[in-house]
Amino acid sequence: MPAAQLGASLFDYALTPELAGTVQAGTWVIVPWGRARRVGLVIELADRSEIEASRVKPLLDVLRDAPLLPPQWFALLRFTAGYYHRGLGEVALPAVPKLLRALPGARARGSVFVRARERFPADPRDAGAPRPRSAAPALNAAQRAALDALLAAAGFAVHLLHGITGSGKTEVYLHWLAAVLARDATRQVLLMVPEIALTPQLAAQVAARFPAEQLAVLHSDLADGERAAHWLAAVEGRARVVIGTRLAVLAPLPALAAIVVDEEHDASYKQQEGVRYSARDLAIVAASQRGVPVVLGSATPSLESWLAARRGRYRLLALPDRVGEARLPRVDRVDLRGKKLRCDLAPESIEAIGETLARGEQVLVFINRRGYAPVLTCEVCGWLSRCANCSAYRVMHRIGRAPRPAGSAGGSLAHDGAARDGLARGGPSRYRLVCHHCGAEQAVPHACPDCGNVDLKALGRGTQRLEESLAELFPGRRIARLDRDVARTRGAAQKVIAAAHAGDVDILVGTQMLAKGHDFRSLTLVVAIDGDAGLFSSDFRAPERLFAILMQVAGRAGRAERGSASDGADASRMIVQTRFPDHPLFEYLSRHDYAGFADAQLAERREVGLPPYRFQALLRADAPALADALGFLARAKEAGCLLQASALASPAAPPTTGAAGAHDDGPGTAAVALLDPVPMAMSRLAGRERAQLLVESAARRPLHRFLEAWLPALREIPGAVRWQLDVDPLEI
DNA sequence: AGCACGCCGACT
DNA sequence: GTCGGCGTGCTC
Repeated sequence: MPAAQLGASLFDYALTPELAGTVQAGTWVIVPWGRARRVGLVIELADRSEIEASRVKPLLDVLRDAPLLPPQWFALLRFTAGYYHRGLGEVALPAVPKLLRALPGARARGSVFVRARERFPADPRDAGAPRPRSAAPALNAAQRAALDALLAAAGFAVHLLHGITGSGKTEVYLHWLAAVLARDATRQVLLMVPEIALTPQLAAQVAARFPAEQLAVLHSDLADGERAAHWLAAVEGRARVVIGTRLAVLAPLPALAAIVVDEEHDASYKQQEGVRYSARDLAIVAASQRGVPVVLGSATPSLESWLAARRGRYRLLALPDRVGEARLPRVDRVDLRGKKLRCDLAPESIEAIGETLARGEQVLVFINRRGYAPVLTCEVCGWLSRCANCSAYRVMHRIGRAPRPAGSAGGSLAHDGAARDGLARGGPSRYRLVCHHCGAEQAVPHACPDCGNVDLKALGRGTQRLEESLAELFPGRRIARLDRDVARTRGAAQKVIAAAHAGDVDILVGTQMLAKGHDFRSLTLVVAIDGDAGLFSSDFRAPERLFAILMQVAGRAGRAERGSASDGADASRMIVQTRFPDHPLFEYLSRHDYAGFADAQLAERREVGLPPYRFQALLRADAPALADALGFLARAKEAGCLLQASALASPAAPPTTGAAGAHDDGPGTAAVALLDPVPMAMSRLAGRERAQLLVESAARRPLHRFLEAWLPALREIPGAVRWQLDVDPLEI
């Protein structure tokens, strides 16, 4: 009697004599589902079922041309379901491409598996003939040492490759993976990146370096057919190199021998809906289960990984220098206090940009705000463009291309208050108000909805407006913008990047999309418009994120070997505009001292009892009314406290001294603390009110034992409240 | 996918 | 009071 998985949980089906012998764990089957039929995966064969025999329906058929899913995959799914406290099906289902879950004959004739196999490789010439190989660059001493350490590793080990920007981490990965692939012709490697945008260039590099290997790419933006083809090639071992974003960690790779998690600190590795898994953490679990090594690479490791390395659980490999002659940029803080700014730029910044351009070098202006202006306001009555659904402002966005700079003619769109001019000239349809949280859009109102004043003003500056301002300040210069709005058009981001590489761009304006992985050779100046963003946020991880993003964006400058001046002058420079130039974060930044910053942050975290010294889970609830969400959480807390009390009282579970030492606790709930329910920082989202309850513990095991006991109680709480549990939440 | 159930607003 | 729309949960 096999248990086949379909939805969130598991369902039992009867194995008929005709199908006996063709079914085992990992087999794909067709099962009855209500009145319909669906594709299921067999999790295990069992002798008996908990389900009343009359309700158990028979398996209908076996998908004979589907690949048998490897047992190691189920092991990872089981861990994931257990750790994040979700159903096995809920974890497994999204890991299988939709196309391959379609009933045979439902959409098209023929087998989806056969067609997927025919589609990979896309170019059949790739199948046999080796492509031209690009030579592997020689490694420097630090790279060599890191590689040697990796090559010496046998079995499971976690390596933290801490390499500053431009230190050649990718080369270390590629050399290592080449050795792993050469060692055993049947094995596979997995190379993970945080963003879809980073896959094409990495895939191109890998294809050039491993011309004989088939390469599968897995991310959520692939077309259905392509995704199925690449996934199947990976699952059947035809692709020995798999490159992908977080979802790739859940691909069933039968012969996995090594894993690389590049930019391991990146928050994108954490899934933010459904099963909220951390792909970085699961990569480590997968490596551990299979007894293979994993490399976490970053210039700014997460504090979780850094602490593990400090404690010796991870092996720290350092690349302290840039490759070749290139050096890190000098970091200058520009104090914004008391300065007269033009278009959010300090005089020093404008001067530096001008000088850099005059030398024929490129400038990157970094601002982590999309759109034209963060908010529209009425100066007469104080109206603000609030979102009707969320506790946030709707951001003014320009639709279409930037208007041509008006030059010296005046009345340019780029000056403060020019939004009004833009509205008058282009009509309201040229701008829209967009909520960045729920996606709601509206036309810019002709007049203030509250008082009728027609003179509405755009406050502040996003990437679009900054682009216009720079065009105004530096007439004749070629300016390109890169943010999510640009990247929405397929291929547009690559075009901007390519233009910058080709030297067809003088000033690049953009968000953090520009901060990762790109290597602009004649870029020698980076200006961070708002260095203080998140400096005093309520989120305890905000400084860590700010430091990482500034470090990364600084790393875009001065990568060219020829850019390094031999006379001792700094060849490249970063300007951070700030109102708190003496803040320690900027001290560490200016010294490029990640370790100093990380150790200081860790000391603070330890002092106040925050991750990575404590472990957290967050219960989030949302309902149309805040009181209902908070009410649910209050009952959840009661239920939790009750559990803890009964665990303490239970004679079967005598109190023991917890490892944390602070309290005597029952073994089921040792040292688990439930905080009070509170509305979330952005309490209203898409028309629902949200609140959260934080659960924390000094150790993982008691936390998870508590959650396991708590969840059934939560399911009993009545009311129309949606809720979800987030284990190891990143944003609280 | 298709159906039952329950909650809320509109109406005889 | 009842009817019915619709959002939500369930399918071994």
